[in-house]
Amino acid sequence: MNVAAKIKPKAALPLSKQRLRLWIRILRAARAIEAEVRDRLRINFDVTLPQFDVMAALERKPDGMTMTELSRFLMVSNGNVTGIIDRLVTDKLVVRQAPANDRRAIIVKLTTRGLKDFTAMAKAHQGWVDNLLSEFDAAEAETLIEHLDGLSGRIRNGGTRS
Amino acid sequence: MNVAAKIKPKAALPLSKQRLRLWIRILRAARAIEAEVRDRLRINFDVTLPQFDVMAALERKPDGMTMTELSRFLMVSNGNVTGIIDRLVTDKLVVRQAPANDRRAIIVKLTTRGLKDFTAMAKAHQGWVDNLLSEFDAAEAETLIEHLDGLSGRIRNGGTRS
DNA sequence: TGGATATGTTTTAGGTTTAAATATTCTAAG
DNA sequence: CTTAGAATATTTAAACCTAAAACATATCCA
Repeated sequence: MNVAAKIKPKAALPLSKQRLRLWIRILRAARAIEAEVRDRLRINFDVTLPQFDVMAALERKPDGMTMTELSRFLMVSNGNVTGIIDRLVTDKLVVRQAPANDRRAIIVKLTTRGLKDFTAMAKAHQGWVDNLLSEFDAAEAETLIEHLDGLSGRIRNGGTRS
Repeated sequence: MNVAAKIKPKAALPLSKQRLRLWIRILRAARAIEAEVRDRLRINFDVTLPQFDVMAALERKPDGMTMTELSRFLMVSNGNVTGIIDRLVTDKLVVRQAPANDRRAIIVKLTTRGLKDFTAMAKAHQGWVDNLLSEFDAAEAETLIEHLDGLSGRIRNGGTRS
């Protein structure tokens, strides 16, 4: 065993502890950014973050999405989506529509007003994130993205189940 | 304008869009891991993630913490901590104690049973995270940690407020 | 002493999951 | 073709988490 390896305390950290540290950092960063974005959405647009997420999903699909599609895309439970949509419908930002072929399903779409409001929100949102992550340049962002890419998909699907 | 610049689509992405992509990846990774950990805590130990977080904070402070200290450390609202502690007290995992000097404050401590249970949870938890992040080796973890380190602190404090 | 500050709880509104209930569609045996 | 059972889509209910604001005490300090 060589001496240099003993000198560096970081190298001495077990890998499992190092991964735990990494997880703590990811979690804290995500929560901090999320809290900041949530505050600004509430103050500037009187919308919650989950409501914004739903509108962002719908904006990409002019033909609308079913409740289950929304639930899967946003990685939240189906029962959860119901309540969020209820409130967005009350605010007239989205509408529920019955599809022609399947009477079990419900199609949710942005209203004209919903699309208009979301466009303004999305523009501001991108500016906020750009500002909050201003310390990352293009290369760093790309590296980080590559590291994180696919991680979420791997975990809840074929991921290594202990 | 040179032709090569037009050919690479990634290089053509505005930095602000790249940062938005990065944020989406961080958020999705955090949510996926968090959901997985939450499931396993519930199934194996019948504890919620916030309850686990509180116990983890208390385990580091044998003399206990006040409600406000807990609230600040965990970055959640003070009114929130009340409910979590209420349920942990019901389960006899923590106790509320009145400090001698300040009659406003309340000291919260792990019970003997709380410490014993948490020790088992923490061991399993570290194994889960180690497994979920198994694709990261020590060097990658260190690089990622350095990138994320301090980010959360900078955001909610002196961070660039738009 | 009296106003400002600090600590904790309660209330209100919304978000979240799981489990169960309801309704519809699909499938395959008869 | 019919129909029973499985699978799918959504909602509802219960329990918990969350932030913000209002509130009640208690402490500090000028």
